[in-house]
Amino acid sequence: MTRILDVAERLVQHRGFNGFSYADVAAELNVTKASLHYHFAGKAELGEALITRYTRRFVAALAEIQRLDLDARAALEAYAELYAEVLRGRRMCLCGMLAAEYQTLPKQMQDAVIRFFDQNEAWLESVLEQGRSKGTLRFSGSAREAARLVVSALEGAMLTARPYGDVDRFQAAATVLLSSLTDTGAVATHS
Amino acid sequence: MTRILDVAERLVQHRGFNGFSYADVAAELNVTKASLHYHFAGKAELGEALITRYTRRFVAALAEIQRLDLDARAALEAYAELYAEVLRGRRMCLCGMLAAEYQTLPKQMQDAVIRFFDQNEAWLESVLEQGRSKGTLRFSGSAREAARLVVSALEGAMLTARPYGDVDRFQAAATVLLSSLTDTGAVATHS
DNA sequence: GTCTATAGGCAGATAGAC
DNA sequence: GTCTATCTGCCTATAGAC
Repeated sequence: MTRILDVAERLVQHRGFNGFSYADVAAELNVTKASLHYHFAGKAELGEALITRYTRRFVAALAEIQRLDLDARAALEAYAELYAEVLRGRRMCLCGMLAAEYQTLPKQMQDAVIRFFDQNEAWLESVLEQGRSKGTLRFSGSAREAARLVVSALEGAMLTARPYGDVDRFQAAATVLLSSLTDTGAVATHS
Repeated sequence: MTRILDVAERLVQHRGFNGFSYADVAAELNVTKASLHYHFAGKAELGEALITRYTRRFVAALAEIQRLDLDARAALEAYAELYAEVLRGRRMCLCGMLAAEYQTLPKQMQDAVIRFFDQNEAWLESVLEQGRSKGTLRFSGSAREAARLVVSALEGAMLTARPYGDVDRFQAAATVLLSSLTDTGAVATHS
């Protein structure tokens, strides 16, 4: 059960939901396709289970960052590091991948993808709002809009780094992003 | 020929390269699959032609922006508007979509995707470098790294806006991004 | 729980007539 | 250039034995 999810998760993050099959999973586990159907009635159920588990783990990681009570800048760095770890495993974010394929997904998977992004956004909004009120962060617009930029930039940085097989591309984009939200601009402004 | 590319392009931007078939294109054009094979030997050739045409058009749009001789901020706004137009057509950037599916693409398509991003990056690097030297833009790191952030953020903003079917989500992220590259910070810093 | 066997459908692709 | 006809292979899924 867990091994099925592990293999399927890796395949989806690597090749996309429309780019893998029950046969791929079965071959890796040395079982037959039929036995997979015992655990997950269809591909839609398997896909939904993948998103649910992935989201649960991700939210737990966010709670752990919160527990450390870091300042906003460090919390955002830790958040970006979650993405970097995925990318180091040569994987795309599961829900970033599924966002690309969104229009072809069964309804229950679509809804689960939305929930993933909603929870990311809510967590980031809180971090950003606190950072701004304490003066450690600076951005225009609402914290919610800034949160959407952070998710967008990190998901996009993973997306565009993968063709190059270059984690440094991700790191560079993440660093410039965090600097742009952190720098006060006081030094450079009047030069 | 052009109509084949038009239909296939829309399908790929909507459903992904692994989410459409010759049968889909044929049905829309009221022809048979066999006649499509006359124009494009296989799916790989069709896909490569799609990327080539898309990149040519995109590069032409970049040249047009350059021709207008805008300041860096306005040039970046025009650049973001290219993405917004695609999104308004309920489409993902062709090459952003293909970046997600990159690992499953035939070699010639992979190479063409890389070329698209390389050209985007080079153009942005030039705009950003000029903007910084003239004092209208502000960012940390190299212009190349900042260019990668801009591509990442806009591609990611398209990616994450599509599940919500909400162009405003893209616009908000783009606005915060451009502000973060533009604001001098002088006003907010000392308050 | 896992197997064999099989169904029914769609994929990409080709041969050859018109 | 477009057609009909067909091929081979893979897909998701199910029935029923063990």
